[in-house]
Amino acid sequence: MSIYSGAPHFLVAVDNIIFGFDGEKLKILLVHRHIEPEKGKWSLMGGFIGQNERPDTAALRVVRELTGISDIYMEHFEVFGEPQRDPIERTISIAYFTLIDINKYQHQINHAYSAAWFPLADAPQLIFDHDEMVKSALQKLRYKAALHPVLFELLPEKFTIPQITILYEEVYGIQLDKRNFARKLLSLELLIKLNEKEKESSKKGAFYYRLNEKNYKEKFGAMTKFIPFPYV
Amino acid sequence: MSIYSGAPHFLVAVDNIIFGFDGEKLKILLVHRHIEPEKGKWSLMGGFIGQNERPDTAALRVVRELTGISDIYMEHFEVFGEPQRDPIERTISIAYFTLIDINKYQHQINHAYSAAWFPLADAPQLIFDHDEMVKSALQKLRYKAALHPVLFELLPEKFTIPQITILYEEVYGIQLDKRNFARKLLSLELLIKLNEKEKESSKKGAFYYRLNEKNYKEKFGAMTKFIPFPYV
DNA sequence: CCAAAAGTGTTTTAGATACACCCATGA
DNA sequence: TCATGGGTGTATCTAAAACACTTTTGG
Repeated sequence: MSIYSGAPHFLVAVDNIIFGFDGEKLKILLVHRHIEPEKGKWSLMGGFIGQNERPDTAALRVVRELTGISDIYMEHFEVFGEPQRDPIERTISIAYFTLIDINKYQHQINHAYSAAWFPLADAPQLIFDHDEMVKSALQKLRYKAALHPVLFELLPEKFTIPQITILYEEVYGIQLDKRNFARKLLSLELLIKLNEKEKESSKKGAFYYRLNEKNYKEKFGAMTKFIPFPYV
Repeated sequence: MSIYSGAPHFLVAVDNIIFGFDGEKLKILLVHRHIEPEKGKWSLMGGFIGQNERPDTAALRVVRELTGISDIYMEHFEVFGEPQRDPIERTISIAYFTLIDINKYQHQINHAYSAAWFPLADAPQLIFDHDEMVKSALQKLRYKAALHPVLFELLPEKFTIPQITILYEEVYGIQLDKRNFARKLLSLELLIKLNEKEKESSKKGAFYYRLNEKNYKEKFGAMTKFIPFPYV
């Protein structure tokens, strides 16, 4: 018997706010909850921490089980621990914001869950305090992305400057000067220009770029101002 | 019986990394652990979350019980959940960095615990993963304080510009140009100059200032560059 | 009267912002 | 040939950084 036995024990969950970008809109990935209470309603991707599992490993596992994706950027941002947040039994939830390349998501890997992408601005009401989680996650993502190049995690291998610009505009809900923003992006030496153009969204076509992995890793920890402070 | 009954339950703790500043050195407040294991060794101020208690409330309670202080700035920064981190029983710890005015600390409020301030650079080895927690807390504090005026939480009601400068130099382990830094501080309109001088540390004496509470609250959320990015 | 720390002033430089214009191409 | 979005060039403005000097006063 533990010498800590006087102290209470709790269920501990992880919840992922999973962001994706389809080239036009910032989206979140939601699932139909398969257990009571609130069965069938939309929910974040979450699950309980296993007996011998670290919280961050649990968060990765949950996303892998439900989407099949294992190459994921995630970051813990807040603990939700209001005693009454889950009406059935008190659960302390460790929340992560999670960024995935939307193209890597293979629908219905696990058929027990039906998942769907929703534009952030147009998502259904979620169970428990999940709406609050999403709100807070977006705020933390904005904070992070104003100073670190995280948003590239949302893009496919090849992407264009106009695509990145739209992504930043979506995340912050602002209009950027495309000329200055392009100059900024290129000056960071994060991008490698490819000899190939994306021709769907314009007649002239926009050059594809890919990440310079080495510089990306080096500059990730450093603080680089991507978005002017007042907007954050 | 809960319908979540298949999932494991855990002890959940809060741990506070409590920072203070005595005018010269950045310090942390540690306690002698009063329970086994590692009884008598130095530890962070922590405790288990109560049955019906929020994590942040628990963190406040722990500090209040051990120091008598209830006017505290604290912020959650990380969850430590390695399964083996506590050798007796698995405990998931929610960690907070906590800033208090060192002058408000009344020694030995609670006689069951003996607490002491240690210069951060000269602290004893701590139990479990607490050294790692301190390291991570300092990093997060640096990040936060580079953009928000949190460090004023460490200062007494009245303080001088040279004191603030030393504080920032301590937190970041850097040398600042006192002329430029003073100008920066004053330009933010966070400070109200008092008609009184601190005469101990110099012949000329330095004017005392106090916080402009209104502007402080307003500018707290905004992002203001206090420390140049490369140092963070 | 001088050492030591407080405080004010000025120049330089880098980067953000604003804005004008040319380019490539499909319809 | 022209409308459309891609891309480059340049002038301006703001704030950070570098550096010099004056002020005050106890010993």
